[in-house]
Amino acid sequence: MCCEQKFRDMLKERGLRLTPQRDMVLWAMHQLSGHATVEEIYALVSSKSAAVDASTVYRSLELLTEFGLVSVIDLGDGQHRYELLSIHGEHHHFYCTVCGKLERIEDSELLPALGQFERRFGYGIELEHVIKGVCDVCRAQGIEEIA
Amino acid sequence: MCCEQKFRDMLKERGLRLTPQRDMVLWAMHQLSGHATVEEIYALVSSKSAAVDASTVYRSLELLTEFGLVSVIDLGDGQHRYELLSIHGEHHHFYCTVCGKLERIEDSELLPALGQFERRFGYGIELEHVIKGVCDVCRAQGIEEIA
DNA sequence: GTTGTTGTTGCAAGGCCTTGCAATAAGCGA
DNA sequence: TCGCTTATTGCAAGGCCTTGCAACAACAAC
Repeated sequence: MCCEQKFRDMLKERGLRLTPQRDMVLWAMHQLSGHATVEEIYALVSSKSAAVDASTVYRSLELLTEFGLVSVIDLGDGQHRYELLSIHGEHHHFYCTVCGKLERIEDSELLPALGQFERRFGYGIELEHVIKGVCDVCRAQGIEEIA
Repeated sequence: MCCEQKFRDMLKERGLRLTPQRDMVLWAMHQLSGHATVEEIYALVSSKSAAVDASTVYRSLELLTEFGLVSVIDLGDGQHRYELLSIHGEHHHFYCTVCGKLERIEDSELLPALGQFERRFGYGIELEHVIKGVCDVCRAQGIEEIA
């Protein structure tokens, strides 16, 4: 897979090393496609090699995030979720804070609207990977309730 | 001040109680105008009354946040900052991730652009209290560097 | 003012994540 | 392949915040 090579290259570029532990974290993220918690990643890595420390998993995830290979998702429930970006393409998520629906938004859909916003707002903004709000269904219901 | 009364009313409305501890946290937030960390709030409350527990401060801040009287600011440095909203009016902040500049954005400036974005995006979104991005100065320098 | 109900507090324990450090091992050059 | 440099790991300790629980106290009713 391409992200392994990308990871290797980025490590080398910065004088860092590819260790079996780092490799395993990346492997685990592939297995747990979707949004994996640290707990899940740690459990999977541990099941493959008992001697990997939790702190190493945290450090590896931090590195992967810094490299832009992984994004952190915080739905506000105190559980951080990690998502492998490379196999999913460029995207964001929309999370409805009323019904809890989590929807994938392709960047190709999002960026034109965002560009327009930035031009009017005056700054280049970095949206969170998960954009929170109220979906149209819930909003319609909310309006009915008020009316 | 109006937020004390608002706090009282919201507590009463929900069958909750105004305790000296809660009162002191709100008082401390007034003293520490701007963006106060839990540490600062706890220190100030403690200096006034030694016997207030840290967990109570956390619980009070959670309540104030839930009531919308206080907002949490996370600049990504692992330090949560708390800001009293009522004395500052409706606003957001813009935080430049390159130079660290934190700028206040009045909602009256922000909302028209946001409304336009929402119409095009299709959902009602809730921006974080602090919007992150790159300011025009840093962006201009960045463009120079690339060119 | 007194009493009763029940929301709130302080304490201590626990969870989750980070950090300092000595031992280990990746990866480069010879 | 071997040795060296230094990034990385595992461990243990620590920090920060949350949580369960029994004692306490706010406040409503009388």
